[in-house]
Amino acid sequence: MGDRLSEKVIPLSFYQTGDVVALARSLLGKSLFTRINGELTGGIIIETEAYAGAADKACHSYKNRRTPRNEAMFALGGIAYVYLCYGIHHLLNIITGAENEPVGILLRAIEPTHGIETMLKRRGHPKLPALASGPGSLSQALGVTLQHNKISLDSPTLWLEDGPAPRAIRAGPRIGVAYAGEDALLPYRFQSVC
DNA sequence: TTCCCGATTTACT
DNA sequence: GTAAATCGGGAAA
Repeated sequence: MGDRLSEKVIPLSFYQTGDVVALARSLLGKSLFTRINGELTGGIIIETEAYAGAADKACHSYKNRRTPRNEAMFALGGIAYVYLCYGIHHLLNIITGAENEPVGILLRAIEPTHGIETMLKRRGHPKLPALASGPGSLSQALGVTLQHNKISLDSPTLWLEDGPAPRAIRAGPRIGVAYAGEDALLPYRFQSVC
């Protein structure tokens, strides 16, 4: 069947107002889907990190630095920002905020719910707990690559659907941003608590 | 053009 | 716990 439940797709307006840290929190419990080559995959978002733009030393757009890579960050909220990290991993971000407000949310982990066989295949059949936990493996499981950079978040290929907020949320410092000095300590990482 | 290094993962010692 | 994989971006020259 058409597994996409259109009435639950999050409208682009959701991403375009409010502050990025609050939005990163509120993405927990919502679902992320891709349909690539007819294969539906998706799961519930359980870990996010906010990247707060010009004032955030950990952010690619710190000091409004604008380059071909991070161009997507400067667009109006509601598109994906995908980039290559360590030459190996594709990292998927949700761009939020107004045009020229370069903020976004790194999706770090989902709890797989749809297309698990496809995700296992893409990942080379890892042990289940590692199927889509970690931003690199999440993108690999969902089939997200650089070609999805700037794609709309309500497209037939990649979209989010509403879902219930988690029972509890844990906040803490972001991962892998030690270079950001004091900004590395900001509690911009959010995880659903089991 | 050169050089350094990264919003990571995985496989080892 | 440590290190290799792997390559484009960004700063410096």
